[in-house]
Amino acid sequence: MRDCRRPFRLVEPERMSACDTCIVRNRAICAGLEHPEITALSAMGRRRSVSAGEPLIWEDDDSLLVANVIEGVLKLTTSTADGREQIVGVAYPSDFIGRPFGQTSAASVVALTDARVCVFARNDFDRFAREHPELEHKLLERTLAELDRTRAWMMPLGRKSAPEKIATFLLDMSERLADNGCMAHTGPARNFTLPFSRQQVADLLGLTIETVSRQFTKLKADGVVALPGRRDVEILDRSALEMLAG
Amino acid sequence: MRDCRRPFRLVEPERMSACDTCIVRNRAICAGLEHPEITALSAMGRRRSVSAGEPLIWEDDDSLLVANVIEGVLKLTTSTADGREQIVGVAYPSDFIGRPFGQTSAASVVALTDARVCVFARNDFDRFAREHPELEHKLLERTLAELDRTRAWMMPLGRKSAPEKIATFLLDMSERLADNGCMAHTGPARNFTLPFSRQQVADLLGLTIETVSRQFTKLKADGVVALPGRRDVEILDRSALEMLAG
DNA sequence: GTTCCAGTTTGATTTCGGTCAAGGATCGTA
DNA sequence: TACGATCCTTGACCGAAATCAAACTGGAAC
Repeated sequence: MRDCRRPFRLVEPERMSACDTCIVRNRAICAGLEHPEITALSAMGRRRSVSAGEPLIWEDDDSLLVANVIEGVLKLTTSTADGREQIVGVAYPSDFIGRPFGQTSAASVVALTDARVCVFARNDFDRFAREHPELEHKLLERTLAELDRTRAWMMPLGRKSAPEKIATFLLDMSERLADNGCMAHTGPARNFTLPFSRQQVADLLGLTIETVSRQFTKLKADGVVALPGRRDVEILDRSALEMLAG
Repeated sequence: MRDCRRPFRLVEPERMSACDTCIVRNRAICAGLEHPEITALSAMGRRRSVSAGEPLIWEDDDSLLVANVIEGVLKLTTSTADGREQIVGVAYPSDFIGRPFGQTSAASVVALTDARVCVFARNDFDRFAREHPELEHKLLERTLAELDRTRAWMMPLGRKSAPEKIATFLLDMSERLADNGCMAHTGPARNFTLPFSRQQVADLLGLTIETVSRQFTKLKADGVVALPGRRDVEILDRSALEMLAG
């Protein structure tokens, strides 16, 4: 992840905060906030590390905290009583997680990789957001984009076959895992490392781990992708993948 | 749909607008706006009727308009090139539709029943919203709730069996089609009329029309529901339905 | 009433993806 | 480098839902 802070600016020492050196400072919802607002927000929040597999928010629990993702990848999931799981969202650096303005969280949030987040007590954040329309606007834009993305994902889930799901997933990953720093778009990645285990890919696509494995093997056998490591993907024939995605 | 306007208030005749008699005035995002804001908003919008089956917004088209639903039910859908369809959302009276702050619409919007909507040019609406934080806040709350609802629907789509999907669907309909006027909650409806054909239920659940039909027939045979008309449902054994929903 | 027709139901058959079971690869740790 | 645990792959088989096909139903128009 490329660092893309604004050019360094001198600030009075007592106003120096973690935000000034935050690597997602210009991409997260706090972008655009200036002193003294950023100082006030910074005072409310604290940084936290979450190791891979560790939960941050529990489904149906009281919504007590919200956060910005600084580093790492987290999954949002819902589960049934008998243990079936569906991944309903994935949060990358600069993404916002948690449920502001609501009593309960509809999904669990669990780190997929070691992650760092910038957490806020939800009621503090709610109050601050209501007093800062620019922040609320950023949050609205982000929420609308996430809603679009979530709806777009319902098509593969409900209507696509296993091969189509896998191809759609790989193309999606190739775009989201492209270097999304501050430089000009570099286009979709040809090589990338999935933040998911096979089981997690299955939970994202509504398949079983065996079916996911078989589809990966098939793509490799057909020369569409190379799989140099358990989680590494190299796209050898993008147009074939696009055809398969339907 | 019960009328639930605020108590009648005298206003100067020249300020009288359609909003003053709007049946969703207190539930849509315009709730809370007072004169002269409501007058300004009203001047930007116009009412439109959409008959059942008629489209209002096309997928991937430029996002030119947004709207409040006044009356009727509309579906939001995405389609593949080969004609498969997935319903990704359903809009009821007082719901907001369209994609503000974005260039293109991610889903088509088509009326399921005859409907009336209050439409705005998107760029007019965007400008007005940015100048009225209270309106943006309402839109944010609504978008967050819709995101929760959409994510919750991914579990049935990806992980549930056909009988579970149908049971989940009927329970959901029973709640959303309950009298949602201004009176105290009356609880889920026991009798209701679906705004969907069998094919549309299939498009919502990621099933085929035949499977939907068979599942309905089974529920009737088992005495869980009665089906007095093509689209009419009476829930005879709610706890059985809840068991089946998983 | 009769006809027409879209929408729905029912039946027969197929197939895709799930389930069950076993074996293999990879990684962290000692 | 050996061990163990976890994750992944592969195979055999099964079953739920899709597909293909045909018959039925209930309004709308005449």
